[in-house]
Amino acid sequence: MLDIALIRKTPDEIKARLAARSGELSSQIDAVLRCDTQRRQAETKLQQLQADRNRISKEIGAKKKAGEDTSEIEAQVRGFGEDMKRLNEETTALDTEQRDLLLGIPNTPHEACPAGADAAANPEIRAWGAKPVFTFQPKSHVELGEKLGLFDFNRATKISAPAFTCYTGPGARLERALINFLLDTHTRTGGYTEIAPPLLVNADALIGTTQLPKFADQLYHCPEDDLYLVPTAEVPVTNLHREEILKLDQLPIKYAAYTPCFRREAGAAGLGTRGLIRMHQFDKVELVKICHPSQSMAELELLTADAEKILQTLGLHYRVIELCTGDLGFGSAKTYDIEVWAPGQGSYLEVSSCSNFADYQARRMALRYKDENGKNQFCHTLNGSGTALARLYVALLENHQQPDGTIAIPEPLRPYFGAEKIG
RNA sequence: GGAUGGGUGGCAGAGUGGUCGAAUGCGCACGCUUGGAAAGCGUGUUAGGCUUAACCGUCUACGAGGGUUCGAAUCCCUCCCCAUCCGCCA
Repeated sequence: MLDIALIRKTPDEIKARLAARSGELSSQIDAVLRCDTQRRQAETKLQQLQADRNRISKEIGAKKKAGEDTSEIEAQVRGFGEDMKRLNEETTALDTEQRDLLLGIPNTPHEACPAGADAAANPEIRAWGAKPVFTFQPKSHVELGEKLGLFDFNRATKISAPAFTCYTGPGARLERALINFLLDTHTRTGGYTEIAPPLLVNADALIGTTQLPKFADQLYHCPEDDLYLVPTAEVPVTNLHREEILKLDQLPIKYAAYTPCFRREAGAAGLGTRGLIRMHQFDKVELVKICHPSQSMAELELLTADAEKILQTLGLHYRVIELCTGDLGFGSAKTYDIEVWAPGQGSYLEVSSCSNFADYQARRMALRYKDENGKNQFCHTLNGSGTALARLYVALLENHQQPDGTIAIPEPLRPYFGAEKIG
């Protein structure tokens, strides 16, 4: 969340920066400011009363010890109780209200973020490789996969629900090979520490990484235990250090985690389309960084490069676009999306989204470090997919399909898959 | 799920109604000492809020919430978590 002290100090500047996002946010800033003023008034009154009570109570203790009569002075302070209780409730309520308001206000985009209204305004930053040229009409991954027995949508629906799939035989092995390839690459050459986190998390974790309270309808919830299925490893992994005060020499922290991801995708376009591109469950290897504020912009570039390296190694043409202010995610200050070419679709697929959240998430989860002067400061957090598996799988099948209907496995993946081709 | 014992500062661990944000030890930081280090000595070392340019001051927090009281780490209630044992189980 945003810093209330900063909002108080420079409300117009905050409003101006938020105005670049979609949606009307300046009235929310006004609301939080009103609440803040009331809260502080109530708090000051309460504290005055508490200070008086403490002073008198101390006096009573001293007098009793001296054997003096205290009944009169006790009667005097007895009346404090009711006022204090009322003011305490008022303060607590205003405090909660202020926090709720702050949780609903998105992050301010970074100054370097390109201005724009929506996805159409996202600039392309760079591209790697080129669209492959086929001597035949490239097939969709759905057709390729069903012919080769790589996955089974019908049976997955039978045992679960639409928009789930079941990988089978060599298809399951390919998925596993990709997971291992991604994790090995990031941990061996990227310097990331591997994490295998819980797949069910509590609400506090989801608040920390901004999935709650605003996006509850996208989450699978187990009400019996009040736990949620992870929509991304970002949630458990970033929250690993929630409410901690890290030492300077611990930074930067770099984690890589493989998890399945569960998303309800309520209202999402393309859910009804057969295929691996949008599903309720998919695998992903996520990269998470916790770093010093001065380093986060540089770390974002490195993070994006780490994700790109995967596509390069697999010989997949992609482009990097930067999200403009109007298309930026709720908590992000700056985001790069990586889109891989999928010839069977005739379009690019988003396989990675790399974001710098600055101190926005850290503030929500009280994630701090002790600076050079011994003062506690909020860390900066980042994350990026490295990469999403299902769409990478699509790209792999569609880009490396052969005229005879087989799939060539790229060289670096062969030790993991155990063969040179599928089919 | 059942039983028992516990949750206090970075860690260990005192404290069972008042001067306790909290003894002591360890750790850590700085200083003295030293050729240098160790030892020794000294000083400091939780977090959040309000107020402030800052210092100061003040409030809150001893797992969480509520209650009793002029006053709660300390007494009462509820909940959560941890440990061990039993049951169940990959």
